[in-house]
Order: sequence, then structure tokens, then C-alpha cells
Amino acid sequence: MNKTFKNLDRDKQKRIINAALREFTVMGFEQASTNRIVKNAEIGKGMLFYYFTSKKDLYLYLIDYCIKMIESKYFALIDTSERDLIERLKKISNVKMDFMGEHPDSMNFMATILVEGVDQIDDTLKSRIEKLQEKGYDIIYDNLDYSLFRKDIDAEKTFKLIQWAFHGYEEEIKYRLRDQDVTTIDYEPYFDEFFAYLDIMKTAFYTKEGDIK
Amino acid sequence: MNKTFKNLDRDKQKRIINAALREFTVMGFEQASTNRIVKNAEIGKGMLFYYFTSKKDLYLYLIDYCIKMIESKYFALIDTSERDLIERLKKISNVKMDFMGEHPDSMNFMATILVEGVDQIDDTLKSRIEKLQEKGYDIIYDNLDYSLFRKDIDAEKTFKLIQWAFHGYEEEIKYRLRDQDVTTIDYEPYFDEFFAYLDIMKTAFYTKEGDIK
DNA sequence: GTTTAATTCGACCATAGTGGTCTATGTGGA
DNA sequence: TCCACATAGACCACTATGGTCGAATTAAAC
Repeated sequence: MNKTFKNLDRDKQKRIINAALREFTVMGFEQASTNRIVKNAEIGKGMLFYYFTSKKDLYLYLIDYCIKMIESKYFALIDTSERDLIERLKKISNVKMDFMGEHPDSMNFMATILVEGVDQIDDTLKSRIEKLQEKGYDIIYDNLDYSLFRKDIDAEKTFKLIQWAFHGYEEEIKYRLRDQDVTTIDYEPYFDEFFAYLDIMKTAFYTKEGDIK
Repeated sequence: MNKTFKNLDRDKQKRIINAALREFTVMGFEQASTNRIVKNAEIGKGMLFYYFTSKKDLYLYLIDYCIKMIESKYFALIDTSERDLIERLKKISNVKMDFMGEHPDSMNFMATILVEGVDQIDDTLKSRIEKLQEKGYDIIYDNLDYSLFRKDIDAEKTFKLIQWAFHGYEEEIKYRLRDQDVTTIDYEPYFDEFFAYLDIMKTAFYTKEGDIK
């Protein structure tokens, strides 16, 4: 990546980054077209290869960009002091929603990278991505209070059930809002609906007040 | 589609169908290559366009083929006489596993059709697909016994939670077995693990024996 | 055994798109 | 008037595309 790119006005920079992120997300590395990227970014073809030495160089830059973005704007905002699993997942959902609102392309791009293993990546980058995944795991599981769960069911498995519910609801909302503009959506009513699910799970999975042992 | 295709030995027919299903599933309609299809099916290029008038003709044939397949080998085997949601989902999982073992390409292909709306489809085909989705919905929800659920939580929402758990576990298993040969997998231990999850949900969501009201 | 018909193949076609280069033309400061 | 940087897009060799076509092979009919 050429230093000129760093000195660009933020607008042009963002246009290029977002156009490229979207292209790679939708098409994958091989099928992604630099022609479409420059057209959507509204720059000349020559410029892309002035800023970046090759398609691959651009791709690797984007991965690095997204890793930094997720570390600073997503993971950094989640604290693990909340020891109630459901309450913590609730907070994570909030941060995630905010992040998705502001950087949807970065998140979607990284999602495709994580599910499809990509050949273009070298070992150091690969290990950075692994670290990122581990960190994502810790943020959910670290320092949880197992004693909240009823004693007659397995806590580990109940964890899973709760997580699947979070994921399921997320997907359900994505499906319901499938072709609406992300920036204009009011998520408030969905949070209320979601909290009802959380209450059910607390009623079903957590120790009732007054219960002993 | 040419009638000659119907008269082909089953082996060649299957080779062509499966090669095409896989190509369209992985690449989508536009990016799918007829060259790769004929190479993987081990037939000459000319033959594909002898059996089918065009790429689109092949594509539409495959959709029709899969709809019929799913209706006769999947939906037909599920009965809705079991009124306990969890037990019914258990049976559905069994049929689904069997089907996935024998016709994985058909199922994956239809899945991509259902999530990505495809332009190539005309109205009559579109409505057949909608019917299929409705049928899939009925198979889960028809004739269920709501009285099994505890009275202090919302039954509809609990349905959702249970479904999300089924889906979550399915995905988890797919992930764990991600690069193993589908035909050689022994699913038995996973069923045991899965039943443990179902027991938890019954304990948590269903009315306890002896409970009144 | 000869003629006719149904199958099979892959070289070939025009076309479109690829990643990347290069030249010509700004642009802004000294 | 320089000069260095920045910009655009025509252009390149190359690859892959969906689809065609004539020649070869096989099967059937007489």
C-alpha cells in the first residue's frame, strides 16, 4: 500500500475501502473485479494500482484494516465484568448493533473471511485472525457466574442453548429486515421483543429466587 | 429438456445432475460455468446443449427436479401425528439426516435458491417454491399440543427458542464435521449428545409432572 | 449389408471481462 | 518555468464464457 493513500481525504479513502470490501464480500477474492471496484469508488483504474501494487495487496490491506477496526471499535467496548451470561450477551448485542450500524461492510467482510478459509493469507496474518477469534470467544465466556443456573440441568449445555437463541433471533431480524436500508432502521421495538425471550430463558434456566441448593 | 436425457442410464444422468447442482450451488447462476459442469460430469460439451437447450433450461430443470425430490423423499416421510413439539422435531431431524445423506446436492441447491431470490424463475415456478416453504412450515407447526408447556412462559416464543436450538445444534455439527466425507460419518454419538439438549429443554420448558394448572 | 437415424464429441466462435500498464494530462508549490 | 506528485482511462495480452456445428460413432431398420 502506497503512503499516498493514507493522505487522501477521508471521503475518497472510505469510498475506495467500502467499495472494495463490498466487492470482496459478495464475490470472493478470485471473482472480485477491480474494474467494478474503481467504478463504484468513482476513481480511475490507474489510481487503484497506484495506491495498491496489486489486487492481493488491496485484499490484505483490507483484512488488516478490518482487524484493527474490530479490535478498537468493537472488542474494546465490551467489558467482562458482568457475570450474568444473559445480561452480558445483551450488552454485546448492543455494541454489535452499534458497530453494524457504522461499519457494516467491515463486519460482513470479516465474517466471510472467518467462514471461508482464504489461501491468500500468510501465517502472521492467519495467527492475527485466530487471536481475534479467541478474543471473541473470551468476551463471551470469561468470568461467568455459573451459580445462576438451576442445579438440575447442565450449565455448559444451557450456555449453548442461550447462545443459539441469541443467534437465532439475530438471524430472524436480519431476515425480517432483509431489504431495508440499514441506516434508517429503528431497532427499539426489536429490543423489547428480544427482552421477552430473555425473560423466558431466565425463568426457565435460572435458579428461582428462594430456591436453596 | 430433451427426452433423450430421460432415457439415459441412471449413472450418467446422476453425474450430470449432481455436477450441475454443485456448480450452481457454489457459483450461483451467472458465475456457474457449463464448461466445468461437462468436465465434472465427464461428458462432451455438445451433449449438455443437446439435452438442454440452454444454461437456463438446465437450471430450471434442476429446480423442478429438486422440488419433486424434496416432496417425495422428504416431506412425504414426515407425519404430523406426533403432537409433542420436541419429539416431532426429533423425528424431522432423523428424516432430514437420512435425506442429506442420500441427496446432499439437492438440499444444498434448494437452500441457496430459497435464501437468494433468483431472477431466472417464472411465476408458476415461484409459486411452487412458495408452496414448498409453506408445507415445510406446516410440517413443524401443524397440530401441536400447546398444553405441554409451562403456563408461566409464552408458548409461541418458547417454540422459537426450541427451533433455534435445533438449528444451532445442526450448524454446530456441520461446523465440527466440516471437512469429513458425508457418506462415512457415524451420527449416532451426536444424536446422544443432542438428546441431552432436548432433555434440558423439556426440563426447563415443559410442565412438570404433578403440576396442576 | 446397407441405409438411415439417433448420439456423442470437442474444436471453434464471437464476445466479454480480467489484472495490470502506460502515457498524457492536470495540479500546486517554489 | 520548472518539477514532482496525482489522476484518469485507453489499452494490452490473456482467459473464460455460452453456445454452435460438422464430423465421427453407434444403433436401428430395412
